[in-house]
Amino acid sequence: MRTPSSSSATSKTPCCSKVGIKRGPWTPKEDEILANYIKREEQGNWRTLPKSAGLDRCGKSCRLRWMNYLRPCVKRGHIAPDEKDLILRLHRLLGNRWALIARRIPGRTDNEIKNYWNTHLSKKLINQGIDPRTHKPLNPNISNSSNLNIRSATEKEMDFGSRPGAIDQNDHAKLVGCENLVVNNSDWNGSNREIKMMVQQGGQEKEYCDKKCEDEDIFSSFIDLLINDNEFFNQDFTMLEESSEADQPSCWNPIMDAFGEEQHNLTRDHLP
DNA sequence: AACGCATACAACCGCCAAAAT
DNA sequence: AATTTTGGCGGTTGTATGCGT
Repeated sequence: MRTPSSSSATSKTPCCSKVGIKRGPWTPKEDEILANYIKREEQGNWRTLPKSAGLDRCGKSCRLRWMNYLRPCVKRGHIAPDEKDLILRLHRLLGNRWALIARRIPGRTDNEIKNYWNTHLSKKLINQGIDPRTHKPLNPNISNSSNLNIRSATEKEMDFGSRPGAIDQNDHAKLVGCENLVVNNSDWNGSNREIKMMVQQGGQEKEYCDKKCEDEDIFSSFIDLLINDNEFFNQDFTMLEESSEADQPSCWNPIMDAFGEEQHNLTRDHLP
């Protein structure tokens, strides 16, 4: 909704160097031209698309309009209660990774979820005395986990299977904590997804893994496991914002190795 | 009816990683 | 290998709309 004149405050070069290019709200006619062009010619190169399609817009604007509004799979409209619940759970797990959250909610875009969070859910949490960023009580006297490294006491039993990479080649271990679910802010969509889990085995608690998860499917399975577990969400676990390589013992077994071999094991069936 | 404030959301921005050259 | 281009992200903002006075 910005007008060309409203962006003059910035000293940096705008994304579209072409002066006088149209900005602001899209008209139905422009929508029609863009949608028809993409239907006809496929998406192609966003930079050259406007000219080919006959639109006086920059490629970035076209891409945004298509992704957030025109794509046939975009649902839009009222956010259902189950979607709201899912957004809350995912945000607690993933933080402001809107694109990552959106991928797990069919038909919703990152922009829509971000807007919904900022206008509805964030305020709702504040009214409930919960910090929307950390999902912890705003009043520090109530919170018992001011230490970012505090570990949860969840008592989940998971079948890690007897396979290379699984702890001590035993079949069962209790998931007693999960932290570092989000570690590397700069490369979340790249190969630096990292998960640290605490397990209990034979009366002893130990770190099970703290490794990169380079496989999207494996990581997705792990997220599914957590977001579908009400008990897990009802207790106090903490995500770390940062973690340095130096903090990570190199000998930890990558849980992803185990998950990678038997992803089908990652279901609620394996929770008590 | 007119005004001002609050809210919702579409669209913009800069930044950065990946891909292309 | 270095540089440029492109696509995608999260944060932010401007404007339309709703609501209360």
